[in-house]
Amino acid sequence: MSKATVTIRHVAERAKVSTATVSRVLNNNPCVRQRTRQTVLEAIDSLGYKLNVVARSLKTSRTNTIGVLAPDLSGDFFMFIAESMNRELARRGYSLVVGTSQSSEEEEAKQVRHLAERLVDGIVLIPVGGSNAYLPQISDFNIPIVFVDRILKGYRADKVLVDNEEGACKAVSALIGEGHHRIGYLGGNPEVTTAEERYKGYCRAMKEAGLEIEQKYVRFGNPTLPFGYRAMEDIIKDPYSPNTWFIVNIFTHLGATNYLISEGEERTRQITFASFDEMPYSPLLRYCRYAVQQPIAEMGKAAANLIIDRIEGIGPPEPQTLRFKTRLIQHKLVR
Amino acid sequence: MSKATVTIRHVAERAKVSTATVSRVLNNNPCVRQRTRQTVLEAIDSLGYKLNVVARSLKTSRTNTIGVLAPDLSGDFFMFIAESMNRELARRGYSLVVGTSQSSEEEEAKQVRHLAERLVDGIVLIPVGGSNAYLPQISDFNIPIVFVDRILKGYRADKVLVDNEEGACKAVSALIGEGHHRIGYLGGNPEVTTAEERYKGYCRAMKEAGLEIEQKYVRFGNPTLPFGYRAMEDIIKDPYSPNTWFIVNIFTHLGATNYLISEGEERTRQITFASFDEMPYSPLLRYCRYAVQQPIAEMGKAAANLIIDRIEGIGPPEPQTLRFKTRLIQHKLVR
DNA sequence: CTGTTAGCGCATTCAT
DNA sequence: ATGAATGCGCTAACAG
Repeated sequence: MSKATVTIRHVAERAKVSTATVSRVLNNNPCVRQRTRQTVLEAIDSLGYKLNVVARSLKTSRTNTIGVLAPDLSGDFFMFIAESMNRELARRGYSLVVGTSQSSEEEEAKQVRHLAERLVDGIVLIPVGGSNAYLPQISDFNIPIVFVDRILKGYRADKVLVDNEEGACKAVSALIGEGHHRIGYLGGNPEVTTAEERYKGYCRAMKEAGLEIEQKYVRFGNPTLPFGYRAMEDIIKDPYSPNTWFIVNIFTHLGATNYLISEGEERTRQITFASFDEMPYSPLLRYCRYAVQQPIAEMGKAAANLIIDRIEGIGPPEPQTLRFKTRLIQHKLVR
Repeated sequence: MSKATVTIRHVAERAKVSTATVSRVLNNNPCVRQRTRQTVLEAIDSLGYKLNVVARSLKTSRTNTIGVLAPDLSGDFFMFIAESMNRELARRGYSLVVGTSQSSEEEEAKQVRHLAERLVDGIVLIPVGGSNAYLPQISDFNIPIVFVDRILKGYRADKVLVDNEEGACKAVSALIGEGHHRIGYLGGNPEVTTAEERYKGYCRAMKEAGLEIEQKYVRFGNPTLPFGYRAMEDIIKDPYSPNTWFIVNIFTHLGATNYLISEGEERTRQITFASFDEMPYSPLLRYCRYAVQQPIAEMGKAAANLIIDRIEGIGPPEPQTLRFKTRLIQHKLVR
């Protein structure tokens, strides 16, 4: 029943050639006569031979596996990234192993080490924060890394980013163009590069329009659903707070909206948001006038290709930074 | 700079023991004198030795990796499963490699083969459909499989499921209890076991209440967002259609809701849904009176433990079926 | 073009 | 309790 593993050696015997030749056929090495190749191929499938990737890896010290490490997998953004990466990786013959840092830098460092020890050929990293305390460690592994969405400052590596500043700026400008003048900022801690850039964009739009930024209504935090919820709770309690807000990402946005929905107060009718991220459920976000859409699928695909090219030594030796443009989406406000 | 890989051999030399002893220490083999173990351990970290998992795998033919294969990663449900699985796997020393079948049975078969050839120790499978045409193939691999959410009929394996019938039944009953009498069904093709069971639950609730099921308003399809959208478009065009619907899952629900929102018609005020799945954005689903919440995190964790136990030969030899209870969530309808 | 040979790094008999 | 020797299945020189 259980087939005793058939190896390259059996194939060789069956085809009356050496194991080296079989190996060549397996690797599409052109230095094999057509006829020989044919014989080997026949032996292979008459025997039902399957290549043992582990043995190959031991020789080549390459696993054709790449690791992706994200703060968590359950966020829509990261999972779309993983999905599109996986598509492209599969197309190029790689597998994807996943890890999560649970938004902890310590865990992140541990996971990077763990992945590297699993001998993944490369790591796509969405770092938790801007701190680079453990950078020396990861350089040690001597393994290619590609950053997506956020970066670790001071680490030379390929990067896949979006134009956060411009995206935020356009969204805020659009609000201003519709007559909103007091616009608050609900965002992530600016140590994270992404949040920092979006904040800059917000500031730029305000400045260009000659509007004042009320520091009291610039709120930083860990941009999660609970943060958005509680922040909005606070804001609504303050009768002088602005009715219009720019929100740094979808989680915070979701939290803020959830709060407003659970409170039936009159004032919620006045609220207007612009926010980063567009998701399948974005039409349901009642206060969302503008959404900054990121080309997530392309980003994942790009990350996959960057890391593979780096591994296979294709492409420029210099680290590349790909900055994708965002798209501003206007929503009808149905209340 | 680049450390020339330090192997078990170097450690052995440094500790003045044989490689066998080092190996024993690495594997916590008790047959090592305490003093010797100490020496080896010191050698290990003075040299910065790292175990090469690939070499180990080649010997043991185990990779400590398990594969998960889902229709796609971009759905919240599957991603939550993967997330919680990954947590538990990591805790028990395993890694997770992901694959997607893109909702195609053919691709699914291919991926199972691919994963098996990568020598994953086990596969957690969320199959696309009920067809089991390629079952003989996968039995060949002689590798443990655990089904999650849905099953392939006729394949003996561990299963992690929820009580779909009861969940659906309770939700529909709750609607009935609030005075809804004409309730349609918007669901997935009943070849998928999950959909089939939910449909049964719907039928049971209707029957128990003595209500008639209008076949015209039982709609099957591929339960995706576009399906929900178009189905609702159709339904709304029919003035005799019911205002109350049970929906098979979150994607369909999202599609249906998106349609209703984009149409500002008067009638949408009358619409009420009950649906499977509760997500972070569920409060935004305007027509959702009841949601059937699945214990996703526990399911992922259970799947992880089942597959590992199977791999490590722990637990009962008989395939197990874990049926988790659902929870009915009531939402306020804020319109 | 093809065969011979020698490991990759580790776990594991079988001795001792 | 420890060591010597063997081989997991494959690839990569090097010869021929």
